[in-house]
Parts: sequence; C-alpha cells; structure tokens
Amino acid sequence: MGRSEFGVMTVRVRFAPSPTGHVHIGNIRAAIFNWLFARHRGGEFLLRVEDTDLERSTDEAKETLREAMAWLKLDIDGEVMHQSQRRTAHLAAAGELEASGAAYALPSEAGKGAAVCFRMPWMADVYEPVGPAHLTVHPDVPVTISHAGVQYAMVSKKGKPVEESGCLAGFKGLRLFDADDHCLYDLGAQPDTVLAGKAEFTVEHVVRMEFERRQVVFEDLIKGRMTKPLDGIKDLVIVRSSGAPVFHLANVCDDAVQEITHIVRGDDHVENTFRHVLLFAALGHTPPVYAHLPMIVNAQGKPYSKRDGDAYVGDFKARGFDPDALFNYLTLLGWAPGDDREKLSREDLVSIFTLERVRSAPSQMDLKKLAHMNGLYLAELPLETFMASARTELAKHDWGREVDEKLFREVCALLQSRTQLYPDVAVWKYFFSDELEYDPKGVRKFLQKEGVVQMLTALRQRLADVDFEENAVESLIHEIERENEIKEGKLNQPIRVAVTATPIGAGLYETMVLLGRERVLTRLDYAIANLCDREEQSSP
RNA sequence: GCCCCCUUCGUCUAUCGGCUAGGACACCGGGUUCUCAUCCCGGAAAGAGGGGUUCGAUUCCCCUAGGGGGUGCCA
Repeated sequence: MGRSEFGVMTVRVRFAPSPTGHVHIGNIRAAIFNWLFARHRGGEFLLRVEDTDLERSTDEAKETLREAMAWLKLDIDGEVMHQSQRRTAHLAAAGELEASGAAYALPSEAGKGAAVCFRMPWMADVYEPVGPAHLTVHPDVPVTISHAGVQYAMVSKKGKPVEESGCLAGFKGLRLFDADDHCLYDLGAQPDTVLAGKAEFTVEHVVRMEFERRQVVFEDLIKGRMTKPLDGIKDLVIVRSSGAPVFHLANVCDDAVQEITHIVRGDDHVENTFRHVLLFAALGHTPPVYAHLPMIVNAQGKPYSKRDGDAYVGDFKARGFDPDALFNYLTLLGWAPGDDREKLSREDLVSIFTLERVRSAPSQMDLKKLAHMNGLYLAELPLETFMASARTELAKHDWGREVDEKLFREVCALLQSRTQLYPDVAVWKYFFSDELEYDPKGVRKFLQKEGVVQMLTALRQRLADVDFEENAVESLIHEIERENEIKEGKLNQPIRVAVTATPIGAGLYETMVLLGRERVLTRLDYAIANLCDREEQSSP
C-alpha cells in the first residue's frame, strides 16, 4: 500500500468531486487542502471524477472543474479516474460481498431487480464495547429482528411511537421484555441462524429492550477520536434495484484501488465514515486515515447554497481576484500556521501545512479581507502579468478596447500598486477616453471656489509653453501658487478634478504628463468654461 | 425526535493550566503625502451561559443554550 523503498508510507490523496454544476468554493478548498497535504508530504494528489450520476453529470461541469484547478495551479499526479468507467469493478465487489455473506439482497419490488445491502459485520476491529443499554420500547409497535437488522419504536415525550432501526450487529445479546418483565426474546451471544437469514422474528408487546452496546471508532486527524453507537447505524445499500452501484460502494472501491492513504473531505461525510471503514475492511483493505474539513459558510453564517451565486470558483476569477490571493486566503479558512503570518507563498504553505492544525469549527468568508489580500498580491505581480489581466478587464468597457499600448503600459505601472481588484481599473477611464463624468462633490469642493478659475486660467496659458515633464509642471504649479499667495499644493486638487474628473488618483504631476499636454489643455479649457464658478456670474 | 460534531473581538484566527487574552481584515482617531491608496502610530472590540476539577481555568470534565452535519435505492 503505497510504500516507498524505505518502508515509509507514501501519501496518496485524491480530490473526488462530482461534475454536476459549477465548482463550489467549499469543494475547491477541499482540493487545496488535499493538494497542500500531498505536496507537504511529498506524496501524490489524484483526481477522481465521480460521474456515476449520469443524469446530472455534464461535460461542461468537468471542463469548469479542470479550469478552476488549473487556475489555482492545483496540479494532479497520474491519470484522472472517471468513476463511471469502473462500474463493472464496483458490481464485482458487491458480488463478492454478497457471496461471502457480508452483503445481502433486499426483497425486490415489483418489476425491479433486487438492491444489495452491505450488512454491518457482527465482529470488527473498530468496534468497542460501551456497556449495557436499556431502551424503553413502545408496546404498540412490534419489534422485528432479522439479518437485516432490528426495527422497533421508541416512546416520544408525548407518548407517541417513534420508529427506529439499526443493524443487527448493534444489538449484541439483545433481549426483549414485556410489561411483566418476562423475557420474550433472546438473540443469544451467537446469532448465527439469524445472521444467515434462516430465521426472522416479530415480537409483540415489548416495553423494554436490553443489549450490549458497541460503538464504531475511528481516529480523525482533525476532529480527533470519533465514536458512534452501532445500534444507531443502519446497513448500507450498495447497489440500487436498478443495478447501479451507490456512491458509498464506488467511493470506497475506488479509494481502495487508487491506494488512497488519507481521505481529506468535507465535514458532511463524517456520518458516512463510520460505515465506510467497515466496508473497507469487508473488502479486504485497511481503511485510510480520515480528516474531515469544517464547512465554509456564507456571510449570514449559513451553509453556501445554490442561491449564493458568488460561491463558485469561476465567479472569483470573473470578479477580478488573483488565483494566488484566493489560494492563500482559502488556506486561512480553518487553518493557521500557528504564528501571526498570513500572507504566505505557495512554497511557504507547502512547507508548513499540516492537517493537525486544521480547526474543526466552520468558518465564514470575508470578502473584504479577501479583497485586501488580493491588493497585496496584485501589487507585487510582474508588470506584464498585471497588464495582461488589466487589458482583459479594460476590454469590458467600450472605451478600453483599443488603447495606446505605450500609454497603457505606463498607466499600469503607475496604478498597479493602488489596484485592489481588477474591476477597479474602470476608474482609469480618464486616461483613455474624453467622455468624462465629473465627480459632483469634487467639482463643488475644488472647482467652484473663489480664485480657482483665475489660477487655472493662468496655468492653462503658461502650460502651453512649458516643457511637459514632471519637474517643469510641478515648478509651474508652485509658481502660480506663490503668485496667488496660497499654500504649496493647494492647487493640486482643483487641477486634478479639472483634468481627471475625480479627486482621487495617483501623483498629479505624473498623471498630467501621462495624459499629455493636449488633453490637459483641452480639459482645463473645458473646466474653466463650464465647471468653475465665474466671478462675473457669481451667486445672487 | 434521535445520532454525530462545533462555540475566543463584527469576521478569520493565536493560545496546547499561569492572560495585562496576541495578530489580521473591517471600523474610529492621529501622522506622512498634492488627493486617494500605501506606510507609520494609537483606539474601541472576544473566551455562549451555568456548574465542577485545580493554588490557578479560554485551555480539562459535566449540563444548558445556540449553530452545523446526518438520519435516502443523493453525492
């Protein structure tokens, strides 16, 4: 089982999504943790597409799955397994279980075949005794005992019968009593005839049952020691009456043939695990080590559902997130390195990631924090990389489709460090288009002030002659400020609003130079004529 | 109903019996800067509640509450 030549177990993990619809953020987080674990341990990360549900599985979903994984750089080892192609092997396994008596056929319904059910074995390594159990039973509902399990009714608080059932193995030493405390039934220590399906019992007027409770135990790397009483576990349908293998069978068989050593999956599978470990054993395999990841919940603290449209991996790409930033952020959901580091490279993460440090409480996404982290990542992207994404984003605007390459590059270089999300580049419009929408607050605050029009006019006239580069432009502006006896820098914001239509942006002198003399002069003219308060037509 | 699991600032988290409970995002103040962002400094903000165990509990145990998962011939 995946042993290297040194006798050290080689880790083999898998990501096993079912390709029905888009890849969910919770799914991809499971993929990320599997990948990190595999890379940390120098093991292998496999992909298994669980496409047995032919009705709902689509090629498109498979495609978006591969896209999402490629985008997040989750490289896989070995061949991709398609579960639908393993149907014969799954059915063969079911046949073996049935032949050995580990599984049994359910009574077939009219017109259908017989479903196959895996019986929780009578004895197993993972069972441990927990002592005697005494249950109160509702006398109106008869107790039935068969190789398929025990059915009975408990008594609700209101005295109503509540139907319950469990596997036969859960009721070792079962004894049933009536109201007079007579023992009506005794399963005995060795219920061979019942197990063999040679005897079934229906017992009436039972008020009390006793048995030796046992529980199933497995060790979870994240949640610790997990236990569940066997009498609360039911036998498991592994083949439908239609003849199709059920998820549980397929999943366990494939994990066995792929020699998976660790199963890292969502919390929602813990209940399955109690039965899967027994299925592994019945199939002649040692169960893998399990690690159940906590769920990711939405901003309302509720589990993500189809309604939370923003939970698909593809949407994060579309909304301008960087894959490395998302990767890093997701890594911090339910896991932390143990110190104060948060921004961690892939290499760092691979070297320090352990499943033992995963928390077991659900965590919710914080888009603000993700955006912040995205800004950190965008700021340090190589210019070319940033430009490529920015160009794609710009092309979503009609003014951004055909831009001057040289100008585009310079704008990117200037504004990259102030971009948090790619859609933010929409504010760059003033560099590429002359159709400006002036920020009304900016206009009011900076242009419609006394004296501004004169200073802008002076600036406009003398700008025509000056060398159009940063230092010269800055000196000229300062000159005008001195002449008008205002503080150095005071004129910057009025100029900014006049030439960029917004009060926020990068350094003004650089911005002006990038805009170019012609545009700056035209816009100053426009502002002087249309946006500033003119003295002669000042308010009543 | 029953079973399994979870519970530290609004959010993500640190803490593995000694805590003036640390960090990050968001928020609020101040500084730097021509604006914004960055950056720097500061502030407000948490152990669900109740019982134990202990010299000492956020840390261990129990109960309650709240939340999640499961209870399919779905995966």
